[in-house]
Amino acid sequence: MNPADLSAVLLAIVVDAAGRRGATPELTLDDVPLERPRNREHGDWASNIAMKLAKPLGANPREFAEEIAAGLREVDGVSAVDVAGPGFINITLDAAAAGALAKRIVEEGADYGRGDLYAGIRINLEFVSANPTGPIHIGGVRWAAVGDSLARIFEFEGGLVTREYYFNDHGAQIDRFARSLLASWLGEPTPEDGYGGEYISDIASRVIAAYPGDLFHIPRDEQQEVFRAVGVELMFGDIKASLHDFGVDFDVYFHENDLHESGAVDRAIQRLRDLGTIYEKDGATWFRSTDFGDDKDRVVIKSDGEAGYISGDLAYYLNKRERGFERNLIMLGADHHGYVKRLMAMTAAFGDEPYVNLEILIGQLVNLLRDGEPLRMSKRAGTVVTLEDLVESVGVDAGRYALVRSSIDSQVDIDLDLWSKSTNDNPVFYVQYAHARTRSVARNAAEFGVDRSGFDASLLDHETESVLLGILAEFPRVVRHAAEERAPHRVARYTEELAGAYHRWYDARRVTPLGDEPVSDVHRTRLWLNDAVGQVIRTGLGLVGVTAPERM
RNA sequence: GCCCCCAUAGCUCAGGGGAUAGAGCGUCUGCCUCCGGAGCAGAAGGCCGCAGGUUCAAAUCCUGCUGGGGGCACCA
Repeated sequence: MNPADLSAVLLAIVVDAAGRRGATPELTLDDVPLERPRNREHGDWASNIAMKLAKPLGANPREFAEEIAAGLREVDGVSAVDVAGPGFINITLDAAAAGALAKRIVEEGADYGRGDLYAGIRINLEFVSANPTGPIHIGGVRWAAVGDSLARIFEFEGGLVTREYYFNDHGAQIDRFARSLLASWLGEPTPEDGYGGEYISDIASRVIAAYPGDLFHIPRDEQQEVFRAVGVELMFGDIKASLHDFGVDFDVYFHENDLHESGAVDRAIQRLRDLGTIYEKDGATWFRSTDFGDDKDRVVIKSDGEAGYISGDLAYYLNKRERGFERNLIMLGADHHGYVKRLMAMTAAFGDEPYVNLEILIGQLVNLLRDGEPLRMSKRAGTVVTLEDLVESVGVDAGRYALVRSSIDSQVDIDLDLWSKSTNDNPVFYVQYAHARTRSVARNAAEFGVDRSGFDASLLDHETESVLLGILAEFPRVVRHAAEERAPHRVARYTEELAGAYHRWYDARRVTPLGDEPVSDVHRTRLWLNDAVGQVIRTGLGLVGVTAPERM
């Protein structure tokens, strides 16, 4: 008896009870959610459906609840049903009915919790997409952790996910990067609007080493072109490598330059022109995005003949749609929230559905603190905290977990000193320790001759066991919800809750016999539960990109 | 002026309209002769920013206000 089964039964009983009152409410499973009561005295599962329906049915909520409760009491596996407060229906399951889950989880293994929310749907997740003008800084790192986790969650829900990185290798910023490299090589000061920092001189010397020709005796603009081409390539390599070390690999690295060179940008603008949303003004070409809810119209071709910034986005979106992605998510920092309206206007102009075919996730910025003081970062000054710095000071697991356990809607403060000296502050260790403990218990059980040859769910009758089983039962819903809400932090928080319940169970119940007590089904059954918890922690941590160690 | 996000324990943050609002860290008190004490049990600590509204029921939804962060180019 899992919550889904119970929901289905409840739905039938409610419809039946309403029918006796002459009503035929149109209800689906989503209308009769079961919740796990905070207070254990309120049973394993609770429903508020009687209170919800009381008014439309003109019924007394408590009486209606009693009627539903009477039906539930007849259900196999339900041991008690109470009506409480204004009309809550509190359901308690037989230990056996609840405990069967432990066996099921172990048998399903890594597939337990898998869903079909996005079965067969092609989803493009674009994230990080930092310019190849320097190392990835902390803002991009948040998206590396969250975006990759979201990809894993979508895949777990059946989605056909492509992780995509958009390289802005076109335009003025790249020119600045090239000029900065050249200046560094020539021993000149960092150009106006250029990039500073040690990595510039580092890249510059690597360009020299990599370039086979004679760099000294060519004109300055050709020198700059060499630094541009080779430098960007080196920067790409560094970025990919550090992301890989962080456990994040992209399926597609898309180069903005390709859109311009292939004529895709011109075609996208022509498409808008055909749709009648283009006009000329002040020597420039404009997209009438205000027709689709934008705050102001956008320039697609500047008066100097160059493509406007949005033009690349137009072409890129069409390209993704042509590649068959029904859902396209772009993850941006809060400093880009102003893009949302114009991109949605674009989506609508192309005849697609905004917020469905295209979705923009805005993540609030990460503040770095040192000694409790905000740290100002500047690429120019070279005071950037990079992905490598993060990994070096706290490691991949702690870094990813810290970035993924908070909602993207809240800006997070990360104190570097705190991170580098006392990583125990990171709850990831609490969860990982719980997992290591399940493995340790399993190893120990094997040594004592406890195996999974027997299983009697009714023996899982301790308070901590019913709590643990309730939490395990919720895992599929947690994952689904995390996917729907694009909120990987819910999975992280869930693993913390599960780890806590496991530690408490561990404290109350033993898997291996004490002293010369013989091995019995009690021990074997508990081993199933122990292994089920280990599995779900492993799966959950996997979804947020964190390892589940055998030992710590 | 307009737009987006936030405001919950000392700190960092969870809380899908429900019952006595939670976790980690920090503080205090207990618990290791047997499966890992990176743990467990307990204590202290909250006008859930303020004011209205909707609802049987609001930390949660709506409006206004205050405070904090970030945006509002023919820059990318």
